[in-house]
Amino acid sequence: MSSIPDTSESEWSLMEALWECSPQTASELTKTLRPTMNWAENTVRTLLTRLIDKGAIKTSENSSGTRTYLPAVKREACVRAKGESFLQRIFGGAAKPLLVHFAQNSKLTAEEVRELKRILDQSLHS
Amino acid sequence: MSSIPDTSESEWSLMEALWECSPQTASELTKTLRPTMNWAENTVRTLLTRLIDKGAIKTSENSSGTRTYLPAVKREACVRAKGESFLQRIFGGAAKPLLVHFAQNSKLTAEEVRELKRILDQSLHS
DNA sequence: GACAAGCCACTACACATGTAGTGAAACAGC
DNA sequence: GCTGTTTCACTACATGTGTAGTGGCTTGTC
Repeated sequence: MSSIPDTSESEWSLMEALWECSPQTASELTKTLRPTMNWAENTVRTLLTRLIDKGAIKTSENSSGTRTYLPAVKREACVRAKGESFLQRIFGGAAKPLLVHFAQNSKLTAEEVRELKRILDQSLHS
Repeated sequence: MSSIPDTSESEWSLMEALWECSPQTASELTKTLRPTMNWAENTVRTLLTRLIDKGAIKTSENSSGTRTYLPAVKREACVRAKGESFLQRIFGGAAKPLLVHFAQNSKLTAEEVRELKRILDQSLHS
């Protein structure tokens, strides 16, 4: 029952890059992230090592001997974990106030509102 | 334009206690939090000092010379900041996917769904 | 086969956070 | 007025995070 590893903010950026496209090598990831993070390659390597220690990613040697990295946990599961943690910390675990908060603090289009109402209805029947 | 200070998890617990009831002295807070956190009083004092440095709370001497603490920022503003940060980090700033996520991952009562739909409608007219 | 270039494991170091301990100052009782 | 209790400022110290630097091993090239 692989519990979801807790990732820091920088680590999350790496995870996003890997969920977006994997496997990637360390230098590929460095290039992928350069526009947003501008990290030195060693920074990327350090974060990769930490993510491996946490069990968030795995590696495999590719044919040429260099290592590639790929997620060990699904993005959806991690998002759920982060969401659950946020829900607990800030809203004491109560989903409705959270939903009210974001509904009120976001400018939604009429189309989005329609779809959200549909999803709310569905949530009652599942 | 007081920007909202960034508070750690432990610090947030203290803030909650103060939003709930303030002003409180350090030893009152220690007692208030004992059931949930079981911190030594010095731990509470350290966190209070850090919160003051961050501008999240203020103090005032009460008549007897001991100090009392109270929030310097409104809970609602802090919740908004935390929410905004979460929204950016995990959902790339898109409110609809966030709302979809929590709508689907929470068990809501029919009553709650009704109210949420009402709020969604209102959000279009404000 | 020595050298440059890439890959990697280790190490480094500052700041944040969780969680206190120590020791001085002030006051309360006897 | 000495002593125990409360309050506080300072200091401490481990772990996590952000952000690299160093130096060894491998491999492709003259």
